[in-house]
Amino acid sequence: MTSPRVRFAPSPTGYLHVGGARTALFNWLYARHTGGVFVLRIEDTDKERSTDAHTRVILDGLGWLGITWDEGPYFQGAYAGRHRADAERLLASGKAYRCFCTREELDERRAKAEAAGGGFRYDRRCWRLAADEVAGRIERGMPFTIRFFVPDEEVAWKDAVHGPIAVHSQELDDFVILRSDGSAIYNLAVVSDDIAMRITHVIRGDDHVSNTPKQILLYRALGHEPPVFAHVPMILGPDGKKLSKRHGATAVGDYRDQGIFPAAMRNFLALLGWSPGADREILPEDELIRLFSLEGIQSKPAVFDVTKLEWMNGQYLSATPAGELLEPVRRELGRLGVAPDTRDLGPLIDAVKARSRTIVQLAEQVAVRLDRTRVRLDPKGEQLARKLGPQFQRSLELAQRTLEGISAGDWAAERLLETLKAAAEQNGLKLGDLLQPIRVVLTGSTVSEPVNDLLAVVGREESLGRLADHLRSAPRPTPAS
RNA sequence: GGCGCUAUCGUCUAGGGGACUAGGACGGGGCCCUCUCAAGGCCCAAACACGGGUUCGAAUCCCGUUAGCGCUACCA
Repeated sequence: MTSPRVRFAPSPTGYLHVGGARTALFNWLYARHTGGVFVLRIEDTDKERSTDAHTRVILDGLGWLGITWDEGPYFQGAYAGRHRADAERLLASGKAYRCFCTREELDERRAKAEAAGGGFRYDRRCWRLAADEVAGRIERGMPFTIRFFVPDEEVAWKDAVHGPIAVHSQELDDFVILRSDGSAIYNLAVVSDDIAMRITHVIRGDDHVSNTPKQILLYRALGHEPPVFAHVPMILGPDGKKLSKRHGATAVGDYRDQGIFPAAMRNFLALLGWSPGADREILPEDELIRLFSLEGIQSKPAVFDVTKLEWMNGQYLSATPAGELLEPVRRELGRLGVAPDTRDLGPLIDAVKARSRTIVQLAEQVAVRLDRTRVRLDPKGEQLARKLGPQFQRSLELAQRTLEGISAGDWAAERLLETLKAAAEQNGLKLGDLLQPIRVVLTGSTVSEPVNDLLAVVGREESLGRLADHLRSAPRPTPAS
């Protein structure tokens, strides 16, 4: 048995949608699992809407996700000649015919049919035209499309995800395969290309199941056996409707910008509509490839749950050593306008990693620790200061005195905690009442790593500086008289 | 309207006639840990759309109903 050949065939009329990305991923996983070939084909036959910029974005998105193609990218526009030749071959063998009906006439008849409550079906009037009439019209230069003559039969296939599907060709009308300008319509172009590229498995979105009977008929008319079809379910928004722009971020680029790891995105997308059949969630690339199968694909649509994506990203983040995070964090810091000094970012990243779900969140926390101008007192912080009242300032003064007594050489997490604990005890303070104000002044927030780690990571000079700044600007508590 | 697809916790899913008191994960709630918040550990709430069959036995098979989605272009 020859190895499978699959393809991903996006049209460059928009960004790389998460739905498209998942379709690409399934194709890629199938190719890698079976040792087959993954072909990338850009379907740019809709010249009105296709742009090079979109093609770029799609290629970049796939690259970012680590989806590599073995052949291509092929551009469908380059095969217009073959498409037309196929259409003419069908015409010559009587399996297709010229249609002289204008778009306006068709629109009118369609509108009328719909107004009457029924669906419109082309009535084959041009098929019934006498040969000399056809010749005459061609002679006069009348524009025409080429329509496929749909034979009267049951069209059935065994879908790799849905099982047997059958449709009677009565439901199809004689669809156009070649426009009056000589360019191919989608269904012809796809079949022509998939035949030429020897595609064995067509893995694509569910929205194509109704095209499948037409395409099967075309395969046969062109003298080829249809490939295996696998229609993967749609991706829905939280409201159960097809995922679209109004649901927020739908382009894979959006998630890259939000600091999602490609590995996490890939893992998440793989599990959206596919299951390895076991209770596994975190699956690295090689496991995904090893476990992937068409049978594991779900037949019902799936809702895209951003929260779970973020959780998964957090899992990947936690598992990534700080060393590997250096580059992305530097990049984010640059974007935030924080000069990542020559300091080793490693300990900072480690201190903050568990509280972040994305690189962007992580970098923001690093930035606050690096640059005191980024410290913003949040509402919880204010609340705490109010609640503690004068004690807030007194705690800070105590902290300042205590910390000043620790030399730069002794400034390490363990020593800091011991000293602070002792100071709290001596002054009859709960540890939290001493530590929490420090946290708030250093970060502006009531949330951070343990305060001793925070102090260690921010450094002696900077920590003391922030405390001093605060005490200087804050009204001194009136001494009890 | 017609045709097609689909139907298990709020969400992603396991399940393919008895192993189901329906399992896991996200999210939610609680406890532990703890200077806060996370992370981590433990626990709890939460589903087989409905109605008929078939069968000794149905989440699993069949048929209807309902609902959702898709397609119904000289778009892809």
